[in-house]
Amino acid sequence: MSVLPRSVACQERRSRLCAVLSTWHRDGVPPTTARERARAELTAEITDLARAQLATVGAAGLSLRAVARELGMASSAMYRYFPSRDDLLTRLILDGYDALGAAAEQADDPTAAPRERWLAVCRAVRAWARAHPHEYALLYGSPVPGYSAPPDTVPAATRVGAALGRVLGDAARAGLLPPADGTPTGLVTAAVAPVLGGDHPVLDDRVRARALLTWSSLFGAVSFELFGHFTGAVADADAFFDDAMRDLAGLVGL
Amino acid sequence: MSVLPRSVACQERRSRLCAVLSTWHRDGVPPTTARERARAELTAEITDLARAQLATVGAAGLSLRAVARELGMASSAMYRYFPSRDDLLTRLILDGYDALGAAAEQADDPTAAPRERWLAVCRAVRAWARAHPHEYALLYGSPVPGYSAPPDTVPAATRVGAALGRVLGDAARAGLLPPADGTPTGLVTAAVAPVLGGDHPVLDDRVRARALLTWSSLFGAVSFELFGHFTGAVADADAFFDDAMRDLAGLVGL
DNA sequence: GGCATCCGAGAGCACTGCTCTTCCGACATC
DNA sequence: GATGTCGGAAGAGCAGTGCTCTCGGATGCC
Repeated sequence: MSVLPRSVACQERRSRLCAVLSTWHRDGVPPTTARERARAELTAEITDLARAQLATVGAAGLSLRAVARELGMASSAMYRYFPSRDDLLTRLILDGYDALGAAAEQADDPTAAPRERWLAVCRAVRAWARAHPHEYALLYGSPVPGYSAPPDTVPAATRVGAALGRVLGDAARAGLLPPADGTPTGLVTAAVAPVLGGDHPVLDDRVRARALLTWSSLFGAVSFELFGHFTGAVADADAFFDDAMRDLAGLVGL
Repeated sequence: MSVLPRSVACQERRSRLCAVLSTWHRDGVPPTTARERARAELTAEITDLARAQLATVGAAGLSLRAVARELGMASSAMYRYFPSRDDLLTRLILDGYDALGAAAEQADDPTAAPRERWLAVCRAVRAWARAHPHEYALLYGSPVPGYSAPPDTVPAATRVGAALGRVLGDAARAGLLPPADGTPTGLVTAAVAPVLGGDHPVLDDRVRARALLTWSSLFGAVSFELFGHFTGAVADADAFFDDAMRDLAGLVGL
């Protein structure tokens, strides 16, 4: 029952891809080869379908065979595009960080008051998390396989932190932050300075450490809400979150 | 190759259990029947082995068949004790909450100063998490299957929060907390009052909301450290954590 | 001793990730 | 234009999973 439709689907896919290939080839403007573009298209199709499946069954239930089935191709063919299931997940993680980071950045209005900007970014993170709970869990829940935090996710993962840092830095440069003694504490690395508001005498180690704390606290609060640790304790989730984020803003001096 | 040893192991298990049964029966003090106690013993053996496996391969890799194999029994026999793999995990979750809660409670010295008590509890949580990363991930990471937060885990899950709340309540009763206006905000439910320090005029809705925030922030910080979100940003993890927890203590007025 | 009960084994189903071999068809070369 | 190369897909297959069902035997209770 499953052999025939699969072959048919395969044929269709084949001819369609070939058509695409010829078209592109006839156009004569391939910055990359036609084959590569076809490959990229199928890769995108796979990730899109995988993301859809992720949204319904979660990371643990994401099945390479199921995507292949829904795509009308053999499961073995998937391995031409993703060496393993974990690589597919890594791709989804990267996309997730990017989407979340974009949401946070888009919510930031540089002309608004720092405290409002801070709150807006936090709200955007929470909203995105509630809209994509499984993706959020993939990003900030337990590391999935035998876990292997891929190092290339770091830049994408820091976008939210950078958005918060930008608010902090702008506030510092506007003279809206309380004075700091500036003595180095050695708690944070030098690498965080650029993403955490840049250089400014008011942004000393203490402030940066607190910024890191509030950053993790934001996700702590979102995770607790999403994973059900707040159920029965918080009455008005929206108001509680706003209140909490304002408290955190106060912690860094905003 | 696998049939013979399994049968042998089964025989051994059988006779050993029977011996236990007769012994208990001869003692004549079975509050529960002898069979039930044997059953309880095997159940404990299963959970112990499962916990050991969880510690090595993580929740995602925990395999009922592997536990059965290591125990020398057929995988199908496991289902006499746990209806499903998720039930086994639920059991481990419960045990994990209990262990973590016990660690937090044990670290609390009621005679010490509130700020020190607070810090001690937080440190205990972090230490337990670092010592049992996979169990911690099971508790505070992504809800595992299609997720199904079992409601009977709630009392066990609140033990850490209750420990922090006790510190807060004792400080309030000792007059060590700043005054509060006491106007209800409606952010938190009435159910949290008992576990968050009890009743005291100084413990108003605002303080309780902040207590919930710091509670989630504690786990946010621990999760970020454990799941690698702090790598490259925090230089001295121990000192950073202590500093962060003191900041959080300040947030609730300690 | 007989009976009911429980418990474990084994086979089997449907599913998973992943590998290997085979084969087809588009592309580039002669 | 025929030819060979090579990427890509299929299919079979392996080892493993959770879970169900049936069956036989040992056990505890009357």
